[in-house]
Amino acid sequence: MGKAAALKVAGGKSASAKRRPRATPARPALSVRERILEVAERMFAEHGMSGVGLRAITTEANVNLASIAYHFGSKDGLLEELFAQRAAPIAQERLRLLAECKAASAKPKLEDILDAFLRPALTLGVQPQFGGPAFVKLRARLATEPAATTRKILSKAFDHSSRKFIDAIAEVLPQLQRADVEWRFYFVLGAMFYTMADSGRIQALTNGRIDPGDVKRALHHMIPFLVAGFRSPPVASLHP
Amino acid sequence: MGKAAALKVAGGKSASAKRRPRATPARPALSVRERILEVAERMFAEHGMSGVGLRAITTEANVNLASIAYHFGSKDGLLEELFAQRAAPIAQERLRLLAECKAASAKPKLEDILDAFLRPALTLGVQPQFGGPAFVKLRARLATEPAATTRKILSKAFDHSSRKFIDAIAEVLPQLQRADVEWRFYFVLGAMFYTMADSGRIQALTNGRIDPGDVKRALHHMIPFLVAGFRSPPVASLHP
DNA sequence: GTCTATAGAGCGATAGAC
DNA sequence: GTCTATCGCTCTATAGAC
Repeated sequence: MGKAAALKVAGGKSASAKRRPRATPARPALSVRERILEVAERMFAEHGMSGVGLRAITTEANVNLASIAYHFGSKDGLLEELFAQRAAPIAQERLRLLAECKAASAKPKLEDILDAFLRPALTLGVQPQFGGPAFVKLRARLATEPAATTRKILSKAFDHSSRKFIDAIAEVLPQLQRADVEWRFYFVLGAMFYTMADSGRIQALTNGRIDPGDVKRALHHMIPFLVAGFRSPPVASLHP
Repeated sequence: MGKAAALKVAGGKSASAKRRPRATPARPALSVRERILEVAERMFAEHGMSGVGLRAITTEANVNLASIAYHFGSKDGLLEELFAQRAAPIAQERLRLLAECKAASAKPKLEDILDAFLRPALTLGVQPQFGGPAFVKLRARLATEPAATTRKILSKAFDHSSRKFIDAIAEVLPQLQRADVEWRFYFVLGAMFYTMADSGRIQALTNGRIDPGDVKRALHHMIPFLVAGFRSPPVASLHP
């Protein structure tokens, strides 16, 4: 369990060992490492961390069972690596868009701030050809896990940027107390994660009319809803 | 390590072998069945369905491994039983409160409708002395699981009452198209489940100032937020 | 109804040949 | 770097004694 997490992080023979993608840029002949990451992402998302074994992953990825230990040290190491690779771009893009908001106006619009927060989370995983959308779902799954290890991974990946967003929202809504902003931000997270989880509940309730997997439409409805919530009058504080 | 942890703790020989509860009504000497349900609820909530084995449950409950098969048939049977027992009262209480709203006024207030929906989910599990709060968390965990079996269980337990609430909300917000109501109801579910999951994220982000486990305060903030979201202008429909 | 014992498979991790 | 083989353990489910 506690063993070394990273034995050898950057595989890659030498820098330029095979450079012949030709006319098929879609399948660049994934390395063992990449194949494992891609399959693990999809399977962790679908079945949860404890719902899928290393055997299932390696079989599906057509690699040897031992290669996970070799490349990632352990199952937890694999998850950490996966997160390290996927989460950073999301947090970065969020902060980049937030900076753009602030550059455009001294007092940015709340909808733009929320868009900057939500869009990268819901769309950034989707562009890679395969395995991408799975990360969205995986995050949502981990978001409801009480396990301390996953909490730490999430904290490390997203705390910094999320705090910046709370600050930014508090700045454009000076009439709200900090606690009000924080509670309301919490509801943003709830709507976001539930959309990301794509649990099938709302399809069941609406005979398939609502599809949270339709990201464009989801944001289109979500942002005005949340903005209105944020703009509602401050809630009188409840004495304990 | 592997040896039997519990050889014989709760015998229970014949039906009335020891009837002296005296001044401790809190522990009514649970049956094997009840002990299993109580422990399983807590452990499923904490570690997820696939994160906890029958051995862990039976050891913790001080019952024999085989007794789960005897009483519930299988692990899934145990989950179903657990849900059958806990979910029905929640759905019932929701509908009772909704009926109360409608009885009080021809056009009930939206906040009362949302309160009727949210309060039973967040509070009803809490009153039993032990194991109660765990069901709240368990529901939240299952809500993000893609497994077909858990989806079916959730559907069976909650679809009917949830549809009634969508109808009721649509009735008091006639300016909204059905799809708008449905999307917004979806965000209600998100905020609710995330609060129920008590994932620790918001504590991490706010240095512990916000505690979603404080149900009274959670509803106090959640309902005005959601009401404002629902009351925001209809969203222009997006053509596909 | 409660127990022991076990089947039969899968688990994560690792040693060591190549 | 990739493989086979395996260790030691856990998994769910069941057969059958009491």
